[in-house]
Amino acid sequence: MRAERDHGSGRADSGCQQEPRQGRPLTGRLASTFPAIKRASIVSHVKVRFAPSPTGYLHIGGARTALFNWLWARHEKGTFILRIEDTDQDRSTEEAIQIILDGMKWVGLEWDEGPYRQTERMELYRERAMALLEQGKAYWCVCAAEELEQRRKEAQAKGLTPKYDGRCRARGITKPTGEAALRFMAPQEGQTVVEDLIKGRVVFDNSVLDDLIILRSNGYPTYNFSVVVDDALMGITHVIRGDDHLNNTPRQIPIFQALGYPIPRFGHLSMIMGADKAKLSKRHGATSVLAYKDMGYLPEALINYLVRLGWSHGDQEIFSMAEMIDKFSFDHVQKSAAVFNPEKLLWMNAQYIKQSEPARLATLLVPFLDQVGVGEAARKAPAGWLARLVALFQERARTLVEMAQAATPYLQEPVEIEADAGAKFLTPAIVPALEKLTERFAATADFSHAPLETAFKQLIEEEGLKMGQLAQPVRVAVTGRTASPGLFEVIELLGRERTLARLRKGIEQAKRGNA
RNA sequence: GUCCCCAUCGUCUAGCCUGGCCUAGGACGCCGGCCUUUCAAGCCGGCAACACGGGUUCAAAUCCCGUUGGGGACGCCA
Repeated sequence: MRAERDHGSGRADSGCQQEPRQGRPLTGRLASTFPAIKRASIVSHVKVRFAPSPTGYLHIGGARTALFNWLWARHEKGTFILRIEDTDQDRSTEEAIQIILDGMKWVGLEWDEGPYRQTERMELYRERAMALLEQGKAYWCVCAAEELEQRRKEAQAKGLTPKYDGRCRARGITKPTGEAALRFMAPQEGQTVVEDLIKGRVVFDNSVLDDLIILRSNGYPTYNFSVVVDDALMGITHVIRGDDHLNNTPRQIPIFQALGYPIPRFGHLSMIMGADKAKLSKRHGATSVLAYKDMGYLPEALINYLVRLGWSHGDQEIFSMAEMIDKFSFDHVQKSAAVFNPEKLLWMNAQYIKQSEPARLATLLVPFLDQVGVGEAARKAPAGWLARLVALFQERARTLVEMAQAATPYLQEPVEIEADAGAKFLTPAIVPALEKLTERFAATADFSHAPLETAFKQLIEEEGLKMGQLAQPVRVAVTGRTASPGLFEVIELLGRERTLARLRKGIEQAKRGNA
């Protein structure tokens, strides 16, 4: 059974990081210009990349890979490159590219170079592939795709490792007549060692390596070849990517060597999993970065959540972007896979909503208010009013969606009184008290929090009522609901006219109500 | 099946490299309390973990080996 491939762009091969001293030493002129500096302590300019394939939206896993690359680049004052790996003609789409770029921008991961597209670099791959052919490091393979598939199945059935048997290796085909793919002649003896920045030393026997196809019969390069060429040509110093690529690393290293390119450092991030511990996918819920935008999450909250998924700095949970950049390093990156926990993300978002500037939230909130039908009213509100409204809900809403829902009654005219709430609190018995309160409020010169509260308290004392006995009916009349921010804050925000109108309407309903 | 990776509370993690300060700390969630005009927020408290088995050592969550469990990869996908 084939594993689900929907990590989407999360499968993108990208990133890298490491201790400065692990950087490749300078060579040649530069090095001899600074003979006093120990080679081992010289850091080459860090260059990393995020390399999604445009076959779907920007996945949560992909975003985290991009984030770690970005953090490393910023931490090292290096360069972060965005490269679109679109060599799969059948699955790559323009829309997906745009959606990925939008996702990257929303989340604030600005790239310094690119986006490069592999399909615009075809000549580069073909040239290198042909060079390998000429040097006898690659060979034409005329085995039909279906035939290979067939052999693979047979091997699987017999419990053998499916591997190309190398039958075209010795054929020495120089000018294939029909369809032919170019294969890389992989080393079969010895070992390939990866000194991974996250996993540590990983050793592979070269006997497990396949002669992989580097150029398809349609002329397009395959992933394992184009990454190597691009990483080398773009001067990538650290390849930071998902650990689903760890097995690809020993296949790519010999290609770097055959091409005569320096080998970058590698760092393999563990995967993000769903609650059932399987690779995070659609069935676990939303996995698209932009879906979180639509659900009312703040980008910095998502980023903060993601960075803590696999990275830590002591007990700290909340990090500003600047702090993350400052503290980030690979030696606190977890080796094991992490389960994505929507609950904690929600908490994180709540933290950021609480900390944010009301004015900014107000702007972000408008589209969500549109969705609940009060966007127009919000746009018509006096300048600054919406921000005041937002301020009342900052510690009550965990997402902008929740905030929009909670804020609805304050923008609605007339207010919709929830049936249960009205039936329970707007009863004939409370009418006299409500009427008196309305009169007093009408007579209050300064319609603001403190005087209103004073008037209110005076009244309940005179009437021998408890706070809640009158507060709840008032709350329902004014907000239509039994839960709201502080009553007097809400009333002050609504203002004299609207409050009194709502109170009067509430009284009407209370008179009709049967208790 | 083969190869590779991983293994501390339900979840994210600190501690592990440089054994003793760990009767294992923090966070989310959950439970209880305080505050309180409702709802939140906040504060206080509680429940809850070193996968198992050997070994090394005066001493192991920390080092070694094995077992088990989980994950990933085995494409003319990336």
